[in-house]
Amino acid sequence: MTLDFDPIDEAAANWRGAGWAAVDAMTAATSITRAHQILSGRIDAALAPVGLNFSRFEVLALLSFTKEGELPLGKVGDRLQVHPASVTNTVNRLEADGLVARKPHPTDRRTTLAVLTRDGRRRVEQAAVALAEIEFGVAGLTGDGRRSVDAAILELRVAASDFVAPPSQRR
Amino acid sequence: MTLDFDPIDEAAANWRGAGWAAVDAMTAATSITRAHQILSGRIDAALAPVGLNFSRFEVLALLSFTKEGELPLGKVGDRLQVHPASVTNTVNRLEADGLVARKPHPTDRRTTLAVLTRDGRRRVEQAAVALAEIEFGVAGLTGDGRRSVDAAILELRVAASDFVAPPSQRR
DNA sequence: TCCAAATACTTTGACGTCCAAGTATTTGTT
DNA sequence: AACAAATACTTGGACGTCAAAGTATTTGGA
Repeated sequence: MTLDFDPIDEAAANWRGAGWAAVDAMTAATSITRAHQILSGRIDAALAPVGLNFSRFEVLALLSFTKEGELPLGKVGDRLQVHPASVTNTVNRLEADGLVARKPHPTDRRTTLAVLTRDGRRRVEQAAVALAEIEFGVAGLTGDGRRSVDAAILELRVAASDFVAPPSQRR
Repeated sequence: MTLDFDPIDEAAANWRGAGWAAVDAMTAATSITRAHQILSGRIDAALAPVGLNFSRFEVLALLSFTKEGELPLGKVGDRLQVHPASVTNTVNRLEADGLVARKPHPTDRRTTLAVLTRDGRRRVEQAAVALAEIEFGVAGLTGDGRRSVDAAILELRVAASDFVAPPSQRR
């Protein structure tokens, strides 16, 4: 499974050989993609014993940060930057597991609230511990590495208008 | 759609507030995940007019780098680090579009070769141009940013045993 | 030589993501 | 007040990913 060469290096050499443009952009994009694969594999592996995956965890965590442990589904999608249909899907599964309940919004009947159940709250705490133990998959990245990734990607996100206001101080 | 605050900052503050550990690991992981979302959206958007998506493009590009324009399916999976079933699926679709053909291996009858067709070669050239035009989605990342992402992620990949031999010089 | 183990690929099934379309409800404008 | 437009969510369909199981073929020992 493990290769005896760096596939990204290899790809860069191939691109140059073919005379294709933007080689360094390609390596940056490929690096990020590969990093995502690695992290996502590690994170889901750490969450599996807890009975969650990352999307489900994200929803539970978000709810756990609110005063009442509840949020309209639309807000969940906005915060997590995922499609409404994905939220519906994820909440369906969390609901089937009894970790979240749907509740009508008190004043707007279009809106549905996702509410964290007691089980859900217990589960998300376990998951947070499990994720902290593996350092969110970024074990292997030093403090400097983490900071430079944060900074560089912030640059990318700002350029992509990922959000509007200037970011507050990042550490 | 666009938020008026940085969701990653927000998440970090929430984690600290909840007393959860490994906050900076969490932000690094979240940054990488979000960067991947952004890149993958931009890349697929750039490839759509060409009639490809990123996985299909990767397969075509890999084939185009070989002498004969052909490679066993297993090798494709190894190089691109994707599951054999995904290779089968992708090659099926490329084959349906006439961009690739399957051919039996000359000596090992277990093995199937994917062969780039003339259409496939033309298509991958168009795609490479389209991707170079959008700088693989990393427009917004300066040269420094790209280098620091590459370096940090290399660190991560090495720690993850993504490949064995020490990498050659990365630019 | 023979046969268990390894290898190569495909199939099936569980999930996740998005888009597009459909339903219900609320808003904003005339 | 009336109604078109916006908003909120769900549904159904297309694809992508992986895991596990199945088939075919080759390898490597006994």
